[in-house]
Amino acid sequence: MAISTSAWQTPSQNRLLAALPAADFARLQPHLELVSLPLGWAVYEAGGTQGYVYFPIDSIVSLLYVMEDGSSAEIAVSGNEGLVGISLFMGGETTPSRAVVQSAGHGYRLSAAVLKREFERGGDLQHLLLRYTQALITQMAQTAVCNRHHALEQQLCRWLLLSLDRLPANELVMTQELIANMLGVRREGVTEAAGNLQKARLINYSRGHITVLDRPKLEERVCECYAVVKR
Amino acid sequence: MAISTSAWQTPSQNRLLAALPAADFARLQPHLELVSLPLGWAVYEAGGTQGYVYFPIDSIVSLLYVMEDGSSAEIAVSGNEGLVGISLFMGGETTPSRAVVQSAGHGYRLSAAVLKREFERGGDLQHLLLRYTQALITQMAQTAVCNRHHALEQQLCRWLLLSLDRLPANELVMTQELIANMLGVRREGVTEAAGNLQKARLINYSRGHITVLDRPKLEERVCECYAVVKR
DNA sequence: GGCCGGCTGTGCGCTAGCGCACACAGGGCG
DNA sequence: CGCCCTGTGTGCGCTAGCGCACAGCCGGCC
Repeated sequence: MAISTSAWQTPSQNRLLAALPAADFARLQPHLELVSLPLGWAVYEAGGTQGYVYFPIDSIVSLLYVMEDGSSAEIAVSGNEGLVGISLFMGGETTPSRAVVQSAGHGYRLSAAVLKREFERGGDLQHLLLRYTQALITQMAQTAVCNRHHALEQQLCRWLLLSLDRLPANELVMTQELIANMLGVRREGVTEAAGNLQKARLINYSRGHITVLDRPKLEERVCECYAVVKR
Repeated sequence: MAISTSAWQTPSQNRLLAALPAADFARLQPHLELVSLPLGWAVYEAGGTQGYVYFPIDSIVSLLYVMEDGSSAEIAVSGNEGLVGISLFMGGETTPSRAVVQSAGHGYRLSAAVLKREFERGGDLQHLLLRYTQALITQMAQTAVCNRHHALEQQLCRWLLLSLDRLPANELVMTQELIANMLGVRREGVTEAAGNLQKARLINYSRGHITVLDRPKLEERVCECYAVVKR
């Protein structure tokens, strides 16, 4: 999975890494490995142990919660603003959720041991990680309430916008089936909601490729949850 | 709000405090103040700053998320197994959620400054708090998925059991209206679900007082979410 | 003791979303 | 070129939960 570094991908494309003081970053850098994160790859499974944390740079990773009967729901998303694998420094050996690459791209990985060691030093790295965790918690809470109270179409808008924020382009590769999994709803429901958005010329949908045509209008339809998470 | 200490209430009734090594606890103890937590009191409001964290001993505190239109949902619960106010050491100055006393009782409070200072030392206190936070995250995720996929009656069972676990008795004081707020559903929905449980002789409901009659049967009806959170 | 206010039960009609089944379409691959 | 497989559109009937309205009912307070 590890690939050679190249000029156009640097750790500083991850905003969490970029926010580190130079000294902290310098200690980390020798251990950062650029890896490719292919679509659909499970960064980690529920209940499994993790050897690495991942700092996405141009990819998106979904934290999914899968139930016994197979039904699932996304509880949070990470992109280049954060990292995947918080449970490593939070102290639980395992996580109850699953992390799946939602949009292919790259990221830097760091071995669990190094991260733990640095985290234990306290200081800025620790503060940043904790602050990010706090943001993740907010996102989860918002998702929970959104699930409960908002219509599918609004949730779809939120989801599209959140994904878009983490990508350079205004196109994303994602089937309706998968979106349905993320949102924890029926695929047909997504078809219908997406159909409405398409009729209204807000998006264009074609066999797994979504292009956002009119982002401002999309933002009009979204629920408050989006703004809060974005904050 | 501060009241005098008495023989039958000690900090060790909070399991988080009890789990601290003697030395850590000794440093904290002079700053712990026993306070009474009256039903319905908002420990903190969304967006507000907190001067204290609270370690419940015989009370329950709900973390609620309230939306612009007033609709709300409980995202997690704390009892004597944890503390209220994690955002204090997580680094966000404010929290997006609201914390409300769901079952009256007592707790120990600790000033923000002291907690932060101790947290920064690293060590066992920090580890414990982070581990608890991780557990809270799990709880939130489970709640989110449960909201999405499970029937109201199952959620009610889960909620009752989670509350019961945190109380000494098998009775709780809580109107259906409030439960509806917590679960983010209609009050009538709760009336109906509770009515079913009452017909089946699992609980007894009377004007804000719920008595659990048959806990094993209740556990049969609950969804998997309960077991996972309890873990 | 009687009034009043908060809590609970019930009964509508309504809608979003579910589960299922199937029709269609595009595109890759033999 | 045609087949097949994956992704998308659509059309049912069904149910849980919503919103609203109103009827009892207990318990406290004047």
